[in-house]
Amino acid sequence: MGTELRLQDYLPHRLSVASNAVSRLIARSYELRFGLKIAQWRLIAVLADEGPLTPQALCARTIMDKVRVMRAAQGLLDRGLLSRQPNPEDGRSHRLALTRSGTRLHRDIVPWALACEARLLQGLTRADILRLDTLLRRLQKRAAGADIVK
Amino acid sequence: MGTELRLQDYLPHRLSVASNAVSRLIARSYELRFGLKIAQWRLIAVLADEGPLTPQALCARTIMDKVRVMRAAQGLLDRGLLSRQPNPEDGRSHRLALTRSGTRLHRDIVPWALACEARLLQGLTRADILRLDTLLRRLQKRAAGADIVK
DNA sequence: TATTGTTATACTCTATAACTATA
DNA sequence: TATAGTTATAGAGTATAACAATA
Repeated sequence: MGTELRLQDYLPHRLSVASNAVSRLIARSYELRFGLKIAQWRLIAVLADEGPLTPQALCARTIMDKVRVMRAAQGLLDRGLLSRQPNPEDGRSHRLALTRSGTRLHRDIVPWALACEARLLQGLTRADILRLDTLLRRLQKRAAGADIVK
Repeated sequence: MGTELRLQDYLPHRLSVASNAVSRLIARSYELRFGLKIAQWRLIAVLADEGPLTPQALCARTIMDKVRVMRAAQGLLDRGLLSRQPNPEDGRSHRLALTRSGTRLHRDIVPWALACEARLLQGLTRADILRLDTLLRRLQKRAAGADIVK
């Protein structure tokens, strides 16, 4: 029976601590340089990549719930970075789209975001990075899998 | 100039999403089975491993700030899982220690916590797990390194 | 004056539920 | 009735500041 457990070696703790350190760094930088919250950046990144989407689709793409997507979108709408487009197929819904200034902002952010990621990953081999990505996806999938532990 | 960026391939996002999925699963389980918050579990784990510590030492060990440690400790004190010991060396300070029931609770949690971790890591090789741990530590260190990106 | 513990405050993230308007 | 969007509320995590007691 392994009854030893050191917190600093416990994976859920490691993951949380690492994620928090990275998120904090990123969040501060986004705030300072672009006046954006991470949730807002997520919307911009997805919309720039995929074009106009409904709030619901944005929830799925960004892995955020409706409330958080709404709040993030509202801030961007207020700043004129997003606009609403009516959805002819369903009167209940609409699509959110980047405005010109939203697109411009996205273009400003991307190089910086990539450089930021590169610095975090500096010193790692291509193989390491791929492995990390794979392992994180796997953890996410298993955790989202639900009733692993009850 | 790489101007492509897919959110789902962006490391800070991957890390955040994976961490959140794991944390949510763990948090629910701790709550259901032991009535503990993650922050409280961290205190218990560290105190069981290292013996009585000051709140300040607990901040360092758990990577949580004073406020969070205080809130977590208060809940455990209220439930009689922790007790305060005066610190003869410094009248300003005191040490927090597990009570008998705190120690008992810890003994109940550990096997479950290890099983939980094992299920999350199921299917991964020993080498994968070590690699993941190393990579997470590295990310944490680089992110905590501070002014990587301003 | 600096530090330890403590309390207060606030904002973000996360979660839930309820409400509206369409379907 | 069901769904999409919206609003309200609340708990937990995170951060900052201020205060009291002690060093």
